[in-house]
Amino acid sequence: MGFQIIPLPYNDEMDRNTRQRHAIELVFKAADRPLSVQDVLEAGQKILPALGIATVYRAIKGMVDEKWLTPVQIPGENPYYEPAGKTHHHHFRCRQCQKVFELEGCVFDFDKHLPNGFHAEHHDLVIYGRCPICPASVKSTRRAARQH
Amino acid sequence: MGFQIIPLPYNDEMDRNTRQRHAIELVFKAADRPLSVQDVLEAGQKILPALGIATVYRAIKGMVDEKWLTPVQIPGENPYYEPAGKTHHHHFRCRQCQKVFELEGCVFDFDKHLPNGFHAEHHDLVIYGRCPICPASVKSTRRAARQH
DNA sequence: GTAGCTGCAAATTCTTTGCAGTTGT
DNA sequence: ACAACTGCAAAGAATTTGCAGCTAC
Repeated sequence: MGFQIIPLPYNDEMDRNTRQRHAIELVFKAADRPLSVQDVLEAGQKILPALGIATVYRAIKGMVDEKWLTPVQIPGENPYYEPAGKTHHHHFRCRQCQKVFELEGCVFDFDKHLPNGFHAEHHDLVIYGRCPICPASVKSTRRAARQH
Repeated sequence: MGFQIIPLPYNDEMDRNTRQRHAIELVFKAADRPLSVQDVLEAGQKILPALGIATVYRAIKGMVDEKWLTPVQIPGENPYYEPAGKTHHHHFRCRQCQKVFELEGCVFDFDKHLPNGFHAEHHDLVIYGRCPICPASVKSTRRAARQH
């Protein structure tokens, strides 16, 4: 017998366009910031009240495998997710309102700052502080990161 | 590549100097990189075989409260801990050997790069790549997180 | 019709906590 | 002596998985 073609490790889950996955897709499309699993569950249940948490986990995992979503990991917290395909960016976490904002652009060139022998392939950066909405003072809210 | 062991700020806030806390202290002093709870448990059990996981969690938590240890959060992974009191620094995670290294110094001034209205107070940075010990060719295995 | 998806509940993994016994001071 | 500490086991919290029924195609 000959060789067999082994299916690509590429994941094409979400074979079906079910109500629940469509609802979850809508939730992400309507969101203006990264969402937690609970955020997705709650928003999704407004569309489909019977939506279960396991389905949300499975759908999100499938969408991440398909590169439709990207996880946003804030150290010490449960993951958030946001639609993929955006340009390289980082996140800002407001210590007052606890919301996570996206920061466009990346001004860093890490390779040149690493010790000899280290090679940088990727990086994650989270900046913590105070956002324009929660000011202890400041208010000049020019356009900035996608908020909320 | 290596790390230096920076002298720890001495701290006597622990109510008692028990064998198990002393063992855990030794483990951290002997470590040349941030350690996970499991790392500490395993190393500690070489000194005190009966050492329990709950004790490790409690001791680490106490040492963090006392500012004797600092948590090192790598997105998507369980926390590591390292002796506190070092200068501001970041971490490098080798995608091959999975080890976490310390990178001294931080040349970035993030406040300058934030949109108007945002104020940076703190930041976390993790650089991913290949460390000097690991050969360039080896392919990294599937998501090696969840080790222990 | 049927493979894939869903909800539920049970299982996993990591961490915390209650408790009775132990130990440092 | 006695409060703090410890190990164990049970409890929590977040996520995954097994399974019988449902549903998109």
